[in-house]
Amino acid sequence: MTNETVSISLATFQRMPRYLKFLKEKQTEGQKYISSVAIADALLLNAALVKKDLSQAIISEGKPKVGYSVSELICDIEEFLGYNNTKDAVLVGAGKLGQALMEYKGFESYGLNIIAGFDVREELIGKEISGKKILHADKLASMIKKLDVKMAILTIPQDSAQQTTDTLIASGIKAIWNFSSCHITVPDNVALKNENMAASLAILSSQLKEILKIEAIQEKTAKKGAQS
Amino acid sequence: MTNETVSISLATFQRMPRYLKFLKEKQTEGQKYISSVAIADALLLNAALVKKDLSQAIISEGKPKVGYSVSELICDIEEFLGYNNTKDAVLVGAGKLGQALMEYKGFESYGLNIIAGFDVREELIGKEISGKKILHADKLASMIKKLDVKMAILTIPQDSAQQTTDTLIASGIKAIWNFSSCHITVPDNVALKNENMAASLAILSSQLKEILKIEAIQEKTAKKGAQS
DNA sequence: TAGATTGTTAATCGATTAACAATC
DNA sequence: TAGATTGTTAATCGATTAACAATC
Repeated sequence: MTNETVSISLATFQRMPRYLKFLKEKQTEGQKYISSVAIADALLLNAALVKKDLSQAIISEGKPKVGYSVSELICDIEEFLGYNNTKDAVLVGAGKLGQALMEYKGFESYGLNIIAGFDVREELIGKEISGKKILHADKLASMIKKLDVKMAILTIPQDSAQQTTDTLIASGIKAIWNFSSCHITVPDNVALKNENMAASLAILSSQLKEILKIEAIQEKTAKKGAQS
Repeated sequence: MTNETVSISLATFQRMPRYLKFLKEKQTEGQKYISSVAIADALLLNAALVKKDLSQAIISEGKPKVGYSVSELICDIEEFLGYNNTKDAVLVGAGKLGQALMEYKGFESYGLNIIAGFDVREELIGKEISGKKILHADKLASMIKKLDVKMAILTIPQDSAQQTTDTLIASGIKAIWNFSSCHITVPDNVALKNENMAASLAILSSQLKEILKIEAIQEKTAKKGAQS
């Protein structure tokens, strides 16, 4: 009963923060109710998709003819995304990227609290970033156990990623957000999200290539047209 | 003819860097040929999927019974992903995240060359990160035009993202890699890739929640079992 | 009431997987 | 040759979209 499978698609999840952002804008504008069609139009989505997505996230129901209550939608989506229940996390690898994430204010509103950064580089130990200390990686395992931390952010630059991952999991970490360029593997009972920069860049590059190609063709055609 | 539509799925693109990484490992081990089955097994994918993906990226063909030439595959995938044809990019917003990307060595091998960072904060101007200067945002438009830069990396922290985007596009930028938390819109003839942290975190959080829930149930069941 | 909008069922579309003839 | 592996066609699966009865 309680053990229902979460078969909500990743695509649905990806859209939720966009709904949330748009709804908050509407709330600021003083709007009380909104229809799936209005949301779909604004975000360039299909209205049926919006209805289906929302039906998976919300407890409250929309009212026929009126639409959804903006404030209830916001509450439900924030609950759905776990923004209300703050999760502690450790950050492993406090280089530039790690420090950028440590000082990023936005995470608070997403329900993420980085409790400390960890590194092996002596010159970084003791440094404070936005009130968060950088500690020696030695203390990682004991800290995770003591504070019962379940999430780790991996911002180490190089190939020790898998080894570090294994250590983290052995200490009790159940979710890893991997910003390193290594593809790491984890057991089934650990959640993993890779920030795959190489893939992102590849997609963008290839789209750019295509755009430049089309423009070159158009230019050629335009020239031909002018000549004839 | 030349204007064939690129209908290669995003999913295929996302897998390409993984194939590449694996193939390079195999090359280092001295392996000359590899089958789709071997790749699929290693990366936990379906062999038919691997074959289909590769057929879209490669010029050379695999040999029945033998498999694909590792070195040819690597060449073709790198070409496909545009790693060989280096693209210049400007980076807008040289805070911690921006600096982290500026000093990230990996981009070179992905064919990305950040020529300079730009910011409005006086204390950052003139600073050098891995040999790349941070310049005043004033100079952005003229620099883009002068060097004919087509790609921009957006690492500005706050809400001027859309305005900055518009300026970039007006100067000739055709591809934007957006690390800001704002959802920006661009015309059809500009490529856009959002690094959506909020969405990533939401997915990870919800998976974690599910895992902890399952473990709680298992624990309860185990306790019951011990009692009876 | 008439009309807008919900929630949901059925149809469509696209991506993944299975099956298999071709081939070395 | 026999068997492994390719490239590709057909089947399956899942996500998106369209359609529509229910309802306020």
